[in-house]
Amino acid sequence: MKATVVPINVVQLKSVCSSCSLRELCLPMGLSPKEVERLDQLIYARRKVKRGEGLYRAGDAFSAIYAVRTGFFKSNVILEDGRDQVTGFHMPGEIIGMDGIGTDHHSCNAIALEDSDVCVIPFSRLEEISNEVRGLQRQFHKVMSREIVRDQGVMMLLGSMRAEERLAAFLLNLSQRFVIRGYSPSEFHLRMTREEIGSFLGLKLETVSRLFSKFQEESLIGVQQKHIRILDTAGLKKILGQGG
Amino acid sequence: MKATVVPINVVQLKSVCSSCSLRELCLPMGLSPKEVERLDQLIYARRKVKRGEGLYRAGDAFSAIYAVRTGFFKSNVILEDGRDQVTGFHMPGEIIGMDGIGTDHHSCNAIALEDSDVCVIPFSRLEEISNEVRGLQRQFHKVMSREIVRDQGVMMLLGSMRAEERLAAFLLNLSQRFVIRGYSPSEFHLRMTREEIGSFLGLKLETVSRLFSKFQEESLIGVQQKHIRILDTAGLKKILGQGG
DNA sequence: CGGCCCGATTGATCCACGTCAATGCAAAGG
DNA sequence: CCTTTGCATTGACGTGGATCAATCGGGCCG
Repeated sequence: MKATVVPINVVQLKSVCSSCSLRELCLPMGLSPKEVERLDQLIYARRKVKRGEGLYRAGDAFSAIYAVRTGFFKSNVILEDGRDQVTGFHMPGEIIGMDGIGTDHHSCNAIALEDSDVCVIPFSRLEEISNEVRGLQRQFHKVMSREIVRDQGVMMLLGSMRAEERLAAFLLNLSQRFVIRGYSPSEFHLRMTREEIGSFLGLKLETVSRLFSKFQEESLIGVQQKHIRILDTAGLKKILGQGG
Repeated sequence: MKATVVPINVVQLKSVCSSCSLRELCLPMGLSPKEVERLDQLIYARRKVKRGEGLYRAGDAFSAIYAVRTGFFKSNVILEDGRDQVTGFHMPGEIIGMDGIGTDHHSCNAIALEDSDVCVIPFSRLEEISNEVRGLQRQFHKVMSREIVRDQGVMMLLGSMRAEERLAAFLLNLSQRFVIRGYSPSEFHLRMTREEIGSFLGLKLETVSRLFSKFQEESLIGVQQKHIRILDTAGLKKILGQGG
């Protein structure tokens, strides 16, 4: 037990949950230091995914869920006739892949929108360890439940909001998620295309583009390609709740 | 330990999972008889909900999930401005209330569309027992995951299908769920109004009504108020995948 | 540095669905 | 029995967002 620390160990140390900068957003959220140590035993594999590649695809056998460490993902479902629905965008600290638990096969694709890096969480080991670590069990259930609630929000958006409201809600949601991660809430880079935003929001890419221009004219935001500045949060919030 | 069985006990016996006719659709799905016996210890309370009443409301403290025994529920979310989005319809054997786990408060309303009856599943006891009964833990995770996958399907529907396709998908989905429960797949009674169908599908009630009439003219279905007969399943399936 | 290519923008037109409004119809209750 | 009440149906008309099409612009590679 000598305190010999070679560089490679430092790297390994930095990659466990207990020393991960995302631990308060991710699966370990709210766990005691002891509990997080148990998680460290579970999560040892990383996986890099290059921009445009899939972390998993619909139909793949399910074996693990994933925590996004760095990068950005979209998930989507593709129908036989080629129609493609983006069902979510995922940033560091978020857990993806839970769609596979029910049938042992993934039901959607998870595709990296930039070079990314995930922690692989082998699912059967997660179930084992969560039997011993009550906090972990509870936390995992919360993560799944929040995904269900998020989906309800998207249904609300798609089912009863006008195009303007959808985009405003989308921007405010991104902004909020960025600020939690320590990035600017008012200035960020969109990783997805107009078409992907449109697919997620149930709109065509031209409509998305026109709305960005409109919001810019109204000085609600500044847009330059994928670079967004939010100039008037209150104004965007006011758009929500106008219409239906 | 005398084998004295008084009527009241018979009633109690019939209401545990191990003798419930829904056990192969519900939480006990796939569990061994021994495992189901453990579930029996967990689920003892029933609750009746009259038509129009809420089982729970958005904001209510979360303490249990529920298995629908008899009747029919909708769940919905209501925005401050009064807009109301129906997020699902629930029939016997389905589990509801999982939206509350993440925040300890329910995020949507669950409202009975006819006089109904649910099994109350105290959530912290479910977590305890699922530590001992591995099959139960796994099954509960599957139930949550399937809810996530169902929600993805609704997003697909709302985000990229035309009105006709949405209604066809809705009818086919109901039909499928009825047949699993031993009812006719081709003839059933809608428990919800045109407005509720419209809210779920992201359409106005007039559009729903017109589409019912159109499908009837095309001999795909027979409609008489809330009574539906499906005359041409293949025809309805063909409507799916036309459009976008 | 110059050309290419993919995505974004913008305009003109169309149409699916929403809106507004009248009428129908069945179940409930006096 | 007739009235009431709450859906459901149907029609006429309006519009938000889709579609089709042209142009623009930035990043990348030779």
